[in-house]
Amino acid sequence: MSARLEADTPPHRYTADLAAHIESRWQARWDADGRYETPDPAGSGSPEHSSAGPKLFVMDMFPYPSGSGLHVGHPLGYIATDVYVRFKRMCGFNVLYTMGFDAFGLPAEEHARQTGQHPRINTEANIDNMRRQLARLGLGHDKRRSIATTDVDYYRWTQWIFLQIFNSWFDPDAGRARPVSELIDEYESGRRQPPGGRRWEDLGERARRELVDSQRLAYVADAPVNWCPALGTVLANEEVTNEGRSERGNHEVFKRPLKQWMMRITAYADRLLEDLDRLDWPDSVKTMQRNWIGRSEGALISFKTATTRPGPQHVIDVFTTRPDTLFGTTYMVLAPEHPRVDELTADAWPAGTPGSWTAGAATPRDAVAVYRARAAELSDADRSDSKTGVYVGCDVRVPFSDAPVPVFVADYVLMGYGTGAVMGVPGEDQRDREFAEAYGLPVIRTVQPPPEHPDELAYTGDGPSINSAFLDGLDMAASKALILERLQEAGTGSPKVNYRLRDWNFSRQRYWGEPIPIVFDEHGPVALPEDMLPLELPELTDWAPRALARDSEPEPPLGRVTDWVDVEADLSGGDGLRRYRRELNTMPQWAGSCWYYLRYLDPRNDDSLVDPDVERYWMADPEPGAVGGVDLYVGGVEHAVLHLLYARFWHKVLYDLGHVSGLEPFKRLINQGYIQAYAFKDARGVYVPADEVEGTLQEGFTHDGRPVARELGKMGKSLKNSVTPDDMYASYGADTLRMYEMFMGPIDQDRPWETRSVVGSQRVLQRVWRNIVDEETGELRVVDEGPDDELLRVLHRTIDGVRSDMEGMRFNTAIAKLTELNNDLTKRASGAPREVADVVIRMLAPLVPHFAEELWHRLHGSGAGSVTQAGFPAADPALLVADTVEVPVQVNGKVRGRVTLAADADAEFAVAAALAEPNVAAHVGGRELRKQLYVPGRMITLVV
RNA sequence: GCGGACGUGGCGGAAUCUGGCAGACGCGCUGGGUUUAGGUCCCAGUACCCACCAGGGUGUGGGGGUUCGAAUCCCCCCGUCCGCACCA
Repeated sequence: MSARLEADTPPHRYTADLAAHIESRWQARWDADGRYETPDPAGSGSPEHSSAGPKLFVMDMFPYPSGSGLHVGHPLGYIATDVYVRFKRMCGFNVLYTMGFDAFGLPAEEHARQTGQHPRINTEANIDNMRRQLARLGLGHDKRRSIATTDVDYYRWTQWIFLQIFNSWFDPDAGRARPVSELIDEYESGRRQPPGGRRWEDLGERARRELVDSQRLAYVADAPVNWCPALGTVLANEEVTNEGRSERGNHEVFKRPLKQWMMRITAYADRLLEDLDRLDWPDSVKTMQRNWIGRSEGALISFKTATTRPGPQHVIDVFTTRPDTLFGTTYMVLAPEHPRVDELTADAWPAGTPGSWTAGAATPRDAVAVYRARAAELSDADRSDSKTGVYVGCDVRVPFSDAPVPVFVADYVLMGYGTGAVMGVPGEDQRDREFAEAYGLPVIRTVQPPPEHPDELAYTGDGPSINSAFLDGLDMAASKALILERLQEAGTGSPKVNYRLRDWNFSRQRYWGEPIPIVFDEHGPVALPEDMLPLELPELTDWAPRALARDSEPEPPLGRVTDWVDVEADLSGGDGLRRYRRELNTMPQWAGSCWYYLRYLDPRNDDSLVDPDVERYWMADPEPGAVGGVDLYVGGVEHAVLHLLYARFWHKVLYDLGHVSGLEPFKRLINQGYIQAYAFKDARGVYVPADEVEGTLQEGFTHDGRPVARELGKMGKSLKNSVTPDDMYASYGADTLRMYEMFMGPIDQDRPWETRSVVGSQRVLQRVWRNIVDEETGELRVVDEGPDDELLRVLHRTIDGVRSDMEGMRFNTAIAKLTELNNDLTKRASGAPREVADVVIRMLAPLVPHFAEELWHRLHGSGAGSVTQAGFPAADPALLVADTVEVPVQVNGKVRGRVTLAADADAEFAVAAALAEPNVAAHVGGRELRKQLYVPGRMITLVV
């Protein structure tokens, strides 16, 4: 392509070759000048670029440095933030804008396992490649501030934050995290008593440690992992097939409990929920977070067993959001994993047990054992839609009514939600209704349904309570209030807020992650002191998978580094050297991405994760009620819940402990859309390379002469439809690519990639170029006389529109307005007036920075400063008001003509002018006007 | 099932927030110019239907409503996409 400089292409046309030349020249110059380095009020900023303007912190979600490189879909959000940042800089803002890499993760470890090469080598090569690809786009990042989560200097502070969390507990009275040292002080001074009537002084070392450890924000608990002995590793849920085997190698996988680090995010559930209201985020993301937290108000109700057997009476708690339906309870269900199932299960079927309740087993123990074994094999998704269960041979009594009801084990009740036990109310809950039908259980309605409500369905709406003793006649809200009061009086129940959110499992049985800075002594976990950070990953020389016996214990890769596992250290300063065993799990990939925005602020600080003055400058928001945080955060919706929730959680902990100044990490969030691409399948259903397909939608598409079917999907290797930025640079240049991606549609919308359309953006730039530079001689074409009045007004209307579009990140319409203005210039035979060219170049600068910088220097001479520092044009308000306006005239709702009026014409004059217009007069036809309206400057409406 | 977003020419989209000329801008397509030709580039046209024109009719997923006036606001339905999914 580049070699095809045909004889008839003018030598100074804006072609891909010229663009490449311009782009590399200005990129080198900008780098040499430190053009995009942002000064700080303190710390390492360079004073010569200091700016008095207001601060703005703009950030993209940083990428994982994948080995396969970029396609044109990846940088969409980066281009958008870059355009916005350049615009705000030209408006006088001091903008912080950089890019880092989320570089721990599975693919690098997988690559290491296959090649034997250390993941750091591969990771750093990928980062270098990605930096190169992004730099080629001309993104105005402060490169000095870039970090990778795998940098030892970075993960040192990730570990430091872990220790802060470990050394904190959540004080429910204060509603915030406090240092564990304060908790211990309170125990020691007697201001706080251990639970269960024990005394701190009487507790041994182990009991004290357990008491404190159980309240930490980071704590150890047993949680099930997917242990694959054949691979000698633990697998993520995504790596396990539906059949419960390993994706790689199809080996057996076992669920095994393993000691895991948990983060007590549930303590923050209410704050995470409430503060959502204060964020400028898409409603969809807020809704997803609300649903994920899943707060529901209800009651905890205790049911006592009705057994006549000797021995202790058992009590089972259920959670319900409908305590008002208590009197409709006709059975109880426990999840198969419920820990009390064994003690409740009877030895023999009570007399008269229906056959359908026994699953054909000889005893309840047999039936329950078979049922539980089957449930354990099934993944949650496979638990069938039809309701099944078995009777455990034991009954419980419904509070107040004292009616005995049977207890079942059924897999439609989940151990992970509420108490893992529910009261079955088939009258008011459709799931319970289906179970009751299957097992012939009675149905008692406790809310009077409306007459049209079908008999066979549960009724979940509001209405007067019935069959409910003292609740009868009350509506749902009143019934709930009264039953809660009575339950509390009777000591058999209490109000309860339940959450779907669960504590965050923070352990990964992986090598390529941050080591957790914890060691264990005989009593439990001990934090490494801060001065022992960073705790560096040890070398792992043996990458080969090792097959282990079926009954082996799960073991993280770090367990293989035998000289690292056991450590002798003096941790308490004074006790002398003691032996400890290291934590072998590493942190999840989320850890590094939970706080990287803070490190951008002060990336080389060795004394703290961020200097407090610097943090306040960039993160504090002086507005009353403001939450602080990054001013604009742009990234994909796939992080709507986990990343954004975990980061908010960490930020709130850091806030509680006084390390950051605001409540929230990200004040404003925008989800950029995805670039989709057409993919083509042949008759066998196999994808063929999209760039080899010929034909059109009308004629049909073919590959190698055979017909193929088109579909729209994610751009990527699997659909063979990737288009790389490098292809676009070669054919059009980076500026054209930037402009096309911004022109395709609104930033938050998905859109299909169409390579053939890219030329449109190049043509626009070529026309702009041609209006300023002579394609034959390379000389400037601009004329010195100023624009005429009409052009001047068009120019200022354009400035006004482009400015507000840029502010609102509506780059597609900003480009349309600039194109329109340029088309207007093109129609005038002479070159652009110098004054107009100057303004157009400045307006284009955020979108196509190299192109604008080049024209700026051609226009103003080599001594001119950078266009990136020129002011963004501002419209003259006097030129925005036209003295005459053309106004459409509607007769009975149809536009029948237009009249030109003075801008300040009154209604009477406007209507008179409208009636004078022949076509309007013809449609009025001399009839009487029933109504006449003039919306100044917009519309004249006549009704006859 | 629950929740959210969205539905406009052959295509991407504009106008939706704040009701007031539907289709800006670009792709594609049609015709013309430049060129030996193709490509590039330039000019004109391009929602659909009727009409030589002037002009007229229809039209923003479907139906209803509010209004002088609805793509825009309200209600119902249909469809597409996304999230959650036996959450008690």
